[in-house]
Amino acid sequence: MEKTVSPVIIKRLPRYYRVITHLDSIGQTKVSSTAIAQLMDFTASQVRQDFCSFGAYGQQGYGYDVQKLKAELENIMGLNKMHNMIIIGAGNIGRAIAGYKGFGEAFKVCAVFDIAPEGIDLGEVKVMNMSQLADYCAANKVDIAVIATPRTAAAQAAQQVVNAGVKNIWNFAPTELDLPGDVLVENISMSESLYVLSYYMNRQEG
Amino acid sequence: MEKTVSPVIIKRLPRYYRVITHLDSIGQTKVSSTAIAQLMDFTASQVRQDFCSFGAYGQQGYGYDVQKLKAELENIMGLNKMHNMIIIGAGNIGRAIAGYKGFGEAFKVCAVFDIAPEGIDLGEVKVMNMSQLADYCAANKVDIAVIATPRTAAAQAAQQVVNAGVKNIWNFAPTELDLPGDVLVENISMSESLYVLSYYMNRQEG
DNA sequence: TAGATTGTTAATCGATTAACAATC
DNA sequence: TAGATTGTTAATCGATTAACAATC
Repeated sequence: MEKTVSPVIIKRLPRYYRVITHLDSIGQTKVSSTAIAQLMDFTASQVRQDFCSFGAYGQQGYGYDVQKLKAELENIMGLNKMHNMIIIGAGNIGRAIAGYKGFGEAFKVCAVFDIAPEGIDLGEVKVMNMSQLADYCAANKVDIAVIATPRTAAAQAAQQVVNAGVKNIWNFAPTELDLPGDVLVENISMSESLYVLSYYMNRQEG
Repeated sequence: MEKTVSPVIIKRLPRYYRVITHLDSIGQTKVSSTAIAQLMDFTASQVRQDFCSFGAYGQQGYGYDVQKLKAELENIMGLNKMHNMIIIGAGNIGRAIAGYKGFGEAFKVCAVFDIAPEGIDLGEVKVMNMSQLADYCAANKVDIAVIATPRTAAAQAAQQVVNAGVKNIWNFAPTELDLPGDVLVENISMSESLYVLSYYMNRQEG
């Protein structure tokens, strides 16, 4: 029924959400597309187009109700549902994600897996051996697996996770994962981001 | 002299580089735009357009020389120059970046700063108090400052870093930094990436 | 009601793809 | 030379912006 929304719009949703959450936190109750646009360096047109592609939450002559818009964005992105996450790899990055507080209420790190979990203590979060992965996933609802292994181990880790029945992967390893079409993969590449910065630094000088 | 290249092309450069580096590592010496396109899910046309926007490194009738292309990409992104980095914030994320091995030879973490550095040992990398930041930057060449503080401390940290003369910022804090126009900022937002994944998960079910 | 601001269509702009002449 | 494949122009497609009627 719903038409597919372009990926470029989807990538903007978290930024809208951040702005709206901020407005809500300072007690603002209404906001216009023009005001949102100013805060985000967009045009007001684009803001209205974007919201319209999901079915328009504003009121002509008034603007957008901040709380309603916030709730709608949460609903669109599924931030009103709990997502159980497991992390594969208890190295620096795995630990950083396990300890990160900024994801909000909708995401919970339930367990971390490593090939050598002995002696690693992450406080509240249990650290288990990779050999226990399948059993754990069978016994617990796992919505998202985070790949936080070294590059060389990522493909195999992803395969194990998929075999264990997890359908959504958040990949921090700098490699393209080749997985079945029904598995969702979202990549986050630190190197790519750094290289983009490096490009612009270099451009300035040249 | 050089015309500005669109940001969407710049974002693709690190991915080209990854593919070319891989081809080089397996000993391949030439590659066609068609082959690159296949590896990256692009069209051959786009590959040629992208390279052409920097000034075309191929040879008609032959293709692209892998080593030459790799060298050109390194040159474009500045990966053949050493970049000294400092990290602000010695929490989980700061430590993860300090310990990350995947950036390549062109980037070196020289120091980490924190408001409470006592007792934090990051091996080779020195951890210093924020009060030493200005002096350190005056005495050492610092190319990039990484903001790895909590969200609430990010704006101030960025300001201090800019005051100390650093012109390039890699920001891991989930907040927009408002800085002078001559400061380059590259944001990397974990939450935004996670929320995009969450959106698509949610879409499937609905 | 009058003013404001959305929702949405139409116009513009930019990015991607197709095509093919140039040339190795 | 003949075949292959680029470099680059032209055509298409999609995303952004402008405009304005609808309406709160």
